[in-house]
Amino acid sequence: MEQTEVAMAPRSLKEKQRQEREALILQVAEEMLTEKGYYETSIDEIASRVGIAKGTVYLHFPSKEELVGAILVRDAHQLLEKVEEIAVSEESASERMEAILRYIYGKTYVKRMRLLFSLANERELLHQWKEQKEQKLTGLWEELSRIISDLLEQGKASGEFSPEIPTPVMLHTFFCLLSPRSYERLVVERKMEVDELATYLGHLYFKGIMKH
Amino acid sequence: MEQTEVAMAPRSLKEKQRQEREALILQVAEEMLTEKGYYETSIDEIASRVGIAKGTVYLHFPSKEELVGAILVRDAHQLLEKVEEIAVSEESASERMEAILRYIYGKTYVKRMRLLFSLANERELLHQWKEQKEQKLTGLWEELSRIISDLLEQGKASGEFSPEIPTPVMLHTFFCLLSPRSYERLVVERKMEVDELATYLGHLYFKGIMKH
Amino acid sequence: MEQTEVAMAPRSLKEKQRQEREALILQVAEEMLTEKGYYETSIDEIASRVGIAKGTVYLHFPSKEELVGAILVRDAHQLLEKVEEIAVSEESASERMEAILRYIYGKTYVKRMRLLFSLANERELLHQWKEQKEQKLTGLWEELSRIISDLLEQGKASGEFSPEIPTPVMLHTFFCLLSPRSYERLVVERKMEVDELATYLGHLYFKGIMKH
Amino acid sequence: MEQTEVAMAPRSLKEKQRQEREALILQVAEEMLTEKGYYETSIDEIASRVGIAKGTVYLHFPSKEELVGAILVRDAHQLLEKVEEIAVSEESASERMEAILRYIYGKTYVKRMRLLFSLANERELLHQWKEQKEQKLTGLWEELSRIISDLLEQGKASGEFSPEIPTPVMLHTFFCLLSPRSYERLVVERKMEVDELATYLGHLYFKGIMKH
DNA sequence: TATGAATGAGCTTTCATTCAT
DNA sequence: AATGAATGAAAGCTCATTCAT
Repeated sequence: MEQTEVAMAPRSLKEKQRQEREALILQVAEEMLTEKGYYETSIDEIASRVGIAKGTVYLHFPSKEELVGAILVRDAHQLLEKVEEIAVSEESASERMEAILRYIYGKTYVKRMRLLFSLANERELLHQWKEQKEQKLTGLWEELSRIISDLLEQGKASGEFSPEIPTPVMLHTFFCLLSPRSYERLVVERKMEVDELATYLGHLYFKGIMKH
Repeated sequence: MEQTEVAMAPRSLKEKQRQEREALILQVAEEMLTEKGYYETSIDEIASRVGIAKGTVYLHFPSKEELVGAILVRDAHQLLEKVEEIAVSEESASERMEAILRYIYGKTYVKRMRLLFSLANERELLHQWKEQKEQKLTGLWEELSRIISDLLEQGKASGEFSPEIPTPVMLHTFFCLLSPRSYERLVVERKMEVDELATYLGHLYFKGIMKH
Repeated sequence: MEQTEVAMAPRSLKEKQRQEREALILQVAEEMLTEKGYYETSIDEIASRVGIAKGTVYLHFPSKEELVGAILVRDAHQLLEKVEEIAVSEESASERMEAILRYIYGKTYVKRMRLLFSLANERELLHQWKEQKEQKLTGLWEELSRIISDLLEQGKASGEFSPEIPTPVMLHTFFCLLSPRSYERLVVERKMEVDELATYLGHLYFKGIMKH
Repeated sequence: MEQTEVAMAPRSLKEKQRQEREALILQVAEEMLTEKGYYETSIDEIASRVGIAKGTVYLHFPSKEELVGAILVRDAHQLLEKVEEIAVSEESASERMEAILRYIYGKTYVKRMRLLFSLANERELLHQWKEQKEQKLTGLWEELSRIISDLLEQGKASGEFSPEIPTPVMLHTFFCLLSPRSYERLVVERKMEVDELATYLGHLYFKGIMKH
């Protein structure tokens, strides 16, 4: 009975605390990864910033790789959810694409997205993960790609987008726009508003893929 | 006559061998960095792949950082040279931009370029280097940016490119197209020809930045 | 009552064990330094003689230099404490000097003192330490010198010691009897002529070994 | 014939150059050892300061240890020669002792002597050398000790020196005035009680610094 | 003979991971 | 469950020594 009741919910105060701490670990680790990258981020410092012992991190995640994997999966999930939501809306393909672009460049998630795009592409990590069991992440990426590809093809079908450019190239280019490296130069160094940036990128990209 | 010829050439057999070895170290290191990234590449393994002892690497490069720095500087130099050459040619701005794009996506250098764009943007490495003396690399990047910005503004002046999109955004987007991460998906996984890819990217980008 | 007792004592079993281990590391390191000197003593061997892993040493001391520094500071502290105690006693200056001499040559501490005098004078180590923060050690040495100088001058004032020999020379000679290299202090730092020094040392030594 | 002629002299120009270079190596090495100590002095830097290749050093000395040994033997030889010369002169024992003291503290050789006394007493080096074949150095030291001991006993016999202080203690104290670690000789090798030693040192030292 | 490139054992140090408490 | 001391593999780097030229 009691079991059933709380099936999805925390089983107890303890369990709730556990989940809160796990969330905190993920948040702190995410910040540090964003700041310093994978190899400069140590479990030790994550733990001490969270205010727990190093060993406790291992009660939540079996390894550093899994911890980072969990962050990426979580972020990819969040992204995918929003993208799916946008993808099924009533607007035109290009409007939906632009909404996705704006979401990713949105103030709240831009950092998170940058991490996602950054780490998710690190060859060495991906390599190890493929051989392990981190196919969840790969799966999420594939689904994301599929959704956006669908969107692009809907756009082609509706005559919005040019049929001459292969969908995978459009997809690649779209991801390129999101890729975070040179984002720094514009937003961080040149103090450009992310909003403004998203507008320009949209202009450029959509003019690029439009039929005429 | 002969003198002049020799002036630039290795002074002796020893020197020639030395340079060959150094080139080999650079090549192997470059491959490994491309394959596994900075932190997963150890001096020990570089040496053993080259077939020399660990210490020998240090006869050529005073530290791992300097070795990697040398690779990046070399690649950036090569890129910059070619880009400068293209930039002063007689063609239109968009033709010159496309030539640059094709050069970077050219069969011979695409891997090298990917490494360059990949490592040159790693936050932690750049950070350390900036505080040291690796401003050579930063300098090269800045020069590259300047040349391409000039090219873009020439294009704006000549009416080829849209004046509505800020030059830095165009620059950023251009670098995004070169950024290597998702290149894999198209060329490696989907077996698309790099040539073909370059053509499509060009279409997309130039249509994107064109005036109409 | 009990509280007061406990106040200074280790807070727990863990802490006690930690302190015991640290003491053991210090002891083993001290032995090895005495046996083989700074450069022939490796952290690896210290650890294996203590029966712990290399990394554990680094839980107690952040570097080899700091470990050795800690030993020297500890020994210098111990020496200074005892010397201060002797220096304020009621006896004559020469009795107090002799007590200090006897303490240093005492069975229990003679090895420790030798290490102290030996390492504390190694040019290369001192050099590095001075530029860092190991001024604690230098400070202890200066205080020791000051106390003994005071003692010597009290002896001069009371007519026990010859006023003809400069106090720094007496101090140097005293340290010489204990160990070797305080020559620096007179000739290098105080710009005393070696000639002059030789004269004073001659006075002292030959009066010392003369029949009357 | 020719052989006999040049038996002691350089065989040729080449041989002369060889000897000059060897002398230069010894000189440079001596300077560096004095400046920076054994472990901070590298063969590489010695060679480059001399202006020869590293390998060339090894044509003269089979190892770093042997090179340093050669310096010490040379210096000890020089010291011994002078001391023997002084020891057989016509003056009183105390005058001869003082002459020796003055020689060692003489402007020309004080640095050299310090090195001699310093390195010759480094435990780790001596240890290795004893087990090897560097008994030449040990032999020289023993002879030096013998000569000075003779001198001291002559002084005792002539009534100049106190018969109450054992000759080895006088010797040790004399060496102490020059440098540091001959303590070993009395306590470790001769099994003198440290207590006893302290008493004698006290006698000597305090008589030395006393007013009358 | 003289060279100096090459070697590789050995060092200090870091940090993900384990496990007794 | 939570801890954090302990571990030890692995890294970057140095330098005495060797040896082909």
